Amino acid sequence: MMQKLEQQLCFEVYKAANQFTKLYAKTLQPFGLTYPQYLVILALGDEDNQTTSSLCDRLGLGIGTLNPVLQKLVEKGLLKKEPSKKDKRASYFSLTEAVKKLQPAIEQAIVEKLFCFDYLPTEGPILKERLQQLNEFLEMMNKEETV
Amino acid sequence: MMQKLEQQLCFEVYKAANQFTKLYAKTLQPFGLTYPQYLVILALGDEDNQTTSSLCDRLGLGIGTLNPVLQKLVEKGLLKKEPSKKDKRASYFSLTEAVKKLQPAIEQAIVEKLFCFDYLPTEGPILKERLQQLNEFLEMMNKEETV
DNA sequence: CAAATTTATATCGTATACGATATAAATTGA
DNA sequence: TCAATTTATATCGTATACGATATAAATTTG
Repeated sequence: MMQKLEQQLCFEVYKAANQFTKLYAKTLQPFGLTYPQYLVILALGDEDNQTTSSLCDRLGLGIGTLNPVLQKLVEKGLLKKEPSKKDKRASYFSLTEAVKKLQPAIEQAIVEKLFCFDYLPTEGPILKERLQQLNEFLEMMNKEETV
Repeated sequence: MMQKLEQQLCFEVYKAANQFTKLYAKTLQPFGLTYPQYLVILALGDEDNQTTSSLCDRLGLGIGTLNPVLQKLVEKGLLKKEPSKKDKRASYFSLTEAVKKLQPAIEQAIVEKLFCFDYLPTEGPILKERLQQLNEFLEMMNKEETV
């Protein structure tokens, strides 16, 4: 027998991801940002001046996905792209002053929209830890095939 | 201060969804199916003969997303589309014999790939319940704006 | 050191995913 | 009843997301 849809973990993850993207899209829209674009900014906020491949690793995305996102952010003047001097193939991305000025307002919008309710601050951390374990498992599974 | 990327629940959900999609893509590829296409088949497995809007509700997707998926499944001969007699606007979708014959093999492939390890059978159900709660919260948040 | 391999980025084709808009059919209401 | 609204589906434009392929630069190897 086929497993029922409701019984499947992957389906709950799938729905949650779509819902989160929608919610963030609404919140970030006044800033002209999408959720993946915002993730890039967060990643560079943690550690500025990263290469494309470093950002791919960090966000768990392929270069075919991330490259257009990075290009768009550069066009918008939110990222600066500089060729590496040591490695002529590589480029480094860093946050511009424009986006640094924007960050507090973005954070406030997200806190107001998402974290003003009890649910996420209470349940979020527990769920997050379990999802981290799940992600370790899934990453392992996705690498498995290469062997 | 901007929240660190690792601290964010939404980011873990985002990564998990991408990883799951990749894993299912590999598993379903021999059957010529993508993950969303498989979800449609699962939804109709639970209850056959549903309208487009019913499937949209069930999968949490908009019609702009689901319509092309349904069209492709019909083209492949896996779904049958029939106009409703009572409502000239509506269409009903049901599984063809072709896909019903395929289902056991699909299920076996997924079990072999994903559920042969301890992790998902053990941790899956706990995580799933918490994600269901999260999804209720997120759906509420996404509806909120209409008010 | 030169050939073979690997690495870093770029591009392409396919498939979602979303919101906005369009259209026809059904329903509601004055 | 018949205009106004709602509902069901369809289509369009934008933005991911993936794997495959391409290319140039760096690294490894024989």
